[in-house]
Amino acid sequence: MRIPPRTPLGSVASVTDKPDRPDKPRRRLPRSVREQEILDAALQVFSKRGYRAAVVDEIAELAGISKPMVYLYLGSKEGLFIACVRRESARMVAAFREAADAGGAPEGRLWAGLAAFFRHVAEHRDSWVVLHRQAPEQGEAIAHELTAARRSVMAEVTGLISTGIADAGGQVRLGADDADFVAHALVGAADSLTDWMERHPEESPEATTARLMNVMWVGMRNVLAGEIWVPPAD
Amino acid sequence: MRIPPRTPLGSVASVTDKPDRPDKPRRRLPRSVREQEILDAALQVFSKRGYRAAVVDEIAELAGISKPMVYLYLGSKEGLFIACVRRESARMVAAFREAADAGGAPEGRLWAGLAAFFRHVAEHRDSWVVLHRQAPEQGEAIAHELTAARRSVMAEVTGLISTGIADAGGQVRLGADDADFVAHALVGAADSLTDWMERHPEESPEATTARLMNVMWVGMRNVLAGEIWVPPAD
Amino acid sequence: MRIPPRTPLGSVASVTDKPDRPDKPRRRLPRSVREQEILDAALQVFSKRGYRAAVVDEIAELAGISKPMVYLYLGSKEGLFIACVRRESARMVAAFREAADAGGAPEGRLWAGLAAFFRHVAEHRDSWVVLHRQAPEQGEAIAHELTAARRSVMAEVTGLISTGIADAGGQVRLGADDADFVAHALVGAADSLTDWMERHPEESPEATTARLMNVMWVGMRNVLAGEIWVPPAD
Amino acid sequence: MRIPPRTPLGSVASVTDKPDRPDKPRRRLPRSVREQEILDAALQVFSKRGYRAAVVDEIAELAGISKPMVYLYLGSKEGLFIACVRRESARMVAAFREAADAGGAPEGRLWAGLAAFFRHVAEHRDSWVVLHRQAPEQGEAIAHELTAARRSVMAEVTGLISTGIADAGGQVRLGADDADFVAHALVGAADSLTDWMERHPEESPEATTARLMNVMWVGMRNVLAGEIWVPPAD
DNA sequence: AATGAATGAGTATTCATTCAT
DNA sequence: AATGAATGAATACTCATTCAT
Repeated sequence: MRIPPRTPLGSVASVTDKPDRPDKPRRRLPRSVREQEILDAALQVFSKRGYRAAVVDEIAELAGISKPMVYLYLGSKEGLFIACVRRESARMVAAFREAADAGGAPEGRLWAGLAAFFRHVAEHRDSWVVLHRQAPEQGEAIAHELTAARRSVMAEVTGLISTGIADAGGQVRLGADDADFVAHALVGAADSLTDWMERHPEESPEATTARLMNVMWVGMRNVLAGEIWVPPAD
Repeated sequence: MRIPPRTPLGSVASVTDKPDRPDKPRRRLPRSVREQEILDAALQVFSKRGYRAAVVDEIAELAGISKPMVYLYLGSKEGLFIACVRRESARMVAAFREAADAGGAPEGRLWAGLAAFFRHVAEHRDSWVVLHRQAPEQGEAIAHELTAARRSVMAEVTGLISTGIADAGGQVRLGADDADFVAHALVGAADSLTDWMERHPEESPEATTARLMNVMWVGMRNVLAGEIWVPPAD
Repeated sequence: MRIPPRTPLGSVASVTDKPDRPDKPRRRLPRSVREQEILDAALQVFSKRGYRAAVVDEIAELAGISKPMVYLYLGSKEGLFIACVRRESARMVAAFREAADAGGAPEGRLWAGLAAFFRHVAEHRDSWVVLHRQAPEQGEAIAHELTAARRSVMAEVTGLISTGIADAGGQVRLGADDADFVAHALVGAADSLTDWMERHPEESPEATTARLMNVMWVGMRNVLAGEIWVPPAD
Repeated sequence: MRIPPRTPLGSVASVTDKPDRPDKPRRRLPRSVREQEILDAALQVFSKRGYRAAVVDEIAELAGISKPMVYLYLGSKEGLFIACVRRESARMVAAFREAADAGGAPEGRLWAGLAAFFRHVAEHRDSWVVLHRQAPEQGEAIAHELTAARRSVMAEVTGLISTGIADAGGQVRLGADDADFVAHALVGAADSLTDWMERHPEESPEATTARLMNVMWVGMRNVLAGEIWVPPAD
């Protein structure tokens, strides 16, 4: 009579005490809405863990539904990821292009596009992480999709650079290849600077853009103007 | 253009060192050698698949040993990855610093360092991929190690930028914060350009470096000289 | 004389409940039921092999399900073992206490409790073996759980001994410490006698209890009455 | 130059830093001595972890030798365990018998034997744990060996009880079966009391023995004298 | 007599995916 | 439309045991 029984006398209750059937009634939502909710959840999880480490259970739970629903709607983990990538890629390009199109002159377009990029990433970090921070080779289809997504961002930038270069004129002739090079440099710099921004929340996306323009665009302009840097004679 | 695994001495394996030894009698190596071979194999696999998707069996097989040896020597998959990261990080920093130290004037140091970087990445793509293309949050220890490795590369670059800026003088004063910003931009650009280089094998690391210097360093120099870019009035 | 697994209701499975259902279509049971079946299987395997040597596959197979179900419901081998220990401990204490409470006078309570113990062990040998025949130090959590389980049995016995002693009165005063000592002796004796019983199936649990009472309780009574044994002068 | 290099410039040392060959020179010992040292180590480890959870590496390390030596001398983990059991069993029986033989009259022999038992267990807890606290069924040979060891202890006790009973005479006739029963009770009680002793270090082995004699032997004596306890009429 | 190097055969645990309702 | 129940197929990690020196 010293130690109280762990379970009522004589009964032997389930040790884990999970009910057979939880009483939380599920919402009925139209397919299109559900699908977006699932993608929202997936985005978070894929962004946090990466494709491989992401677990479908977690996505389903975060979306507030059961796992079979995820499979019913998106087919497979891979399908889920690809859908995610497509949506986020489209969003990103849309944001970029929209801003650029409102930017006026070529230089203004580049500025507006980059600013939009930094704004978008600041607001949708997950999006950027899912698109650009995945480990390589997670399967044919995924690699293909990621390549496409990244290429589409790169294409936007390359386009702006090209027109910017053409507009700036200058003595030096730069070709498509150079634009591609600069676009790579610019996108890479921007990618890396998203990390910098995280540690400098006081810096607005516009301020960051201005800094970057000063470093890279001023260089471009002067190179076009003939100020070519050559390595020191060894 | 796969790079053969490096020997423990850090040099690229000589061409005479063909892996055509008969299948089994390669056993019985001293610990220090085996260990490096395992790290060589791990580097390849982690680089190809990413941490999560990498399978220890594959690493063991590639190293030509059985799985238990991997665990005996490196403790765990995580330990293996961390050891990999440490070794590659040290190699990368060493290559970078060694080159910079031989570079003479500040501007020359920056040039030499960057050139060394591109050379190193061209020769050791796996190394760079393992250090900079992992999905986020694969566990506390790994995240910590990767952060440290990346920081150490960034620190090298920041150092060169700082002295470069100080040396260039000019009307505009730039602080430590600016050097950090530029370092981020530079490292990001360089990262992205490793992809560009893969598609432009005709371009030597030095040529790539020159291009990058023209885009970014010329910009820096002119900004220091007072040519500040400001966003167009909205 | 293997005992068939018990149903979740705690009673011994009725004889009509033959396991001759066809092999596979037994699936789709509610969680609470499956859980108990898993514990039934685990009890058998842990009892037969001990914690370490028990293999989860075997438990799953015996329970007629796949391994992931075991992990889904009980979390881990350790969790499985602990759940087992808790259930069996509760059952054992319940059996003991129920019987004692029906035993009338203190001496009768002790008798009834011990008889219930031997009855319970005879019917549920696995239960006793899992609780009392595990190798030491199989991990913090397990050691803790086993200690708790064993303590709870010991506490029951100590309680009965104490009231029995108090009731018997006598010239010699015995304290709580003495009750504890006797309880240890009694439980140990009973434990050991479960082996004896296995080799003497003709002896009913009640007969065994009577024998034990004669050896131990008669001694107690006479000690209380002043018949103290002292070691021979050396 | 901000972050000190993790390894000397340019070198890429082993990450685990375990030397290929430790410089601790091993002692040369004659086989018989080595064997005992190994058994000492094995005893500790088996006692601490149980047969299954014990790891041969740990035993070898504790014995200060390499694993192959263990196998060279004892053949296998099972052989090691069995050798352990045999040695400890023999020691225990020897201690018991020696003491009993010096005990004089039958009652004195029982007393002396039990006292020796408690003394032995107090001093050699590992021994007792290895012999009596192993999980069941760790393989045919082991089960057989443990049974033999336990039987040999039991036999000693049964012998003393028998002569004690015969000596005490009395009205009631007790047979070999009764002695066996009492021996089981006594050994079980003693086993359990080894735990009690651990928590009562102030109690000497002799004092513990006296307590036990009072509980059990006084009972025996009175039963022999005709004071038979019968269960209360239900 | 003694050991560092090496492995075959497990074993716990996880996870994407499907089924029955 | 939605879910609880269920699993095949990995995958990290361990350990008793042996080989070559």
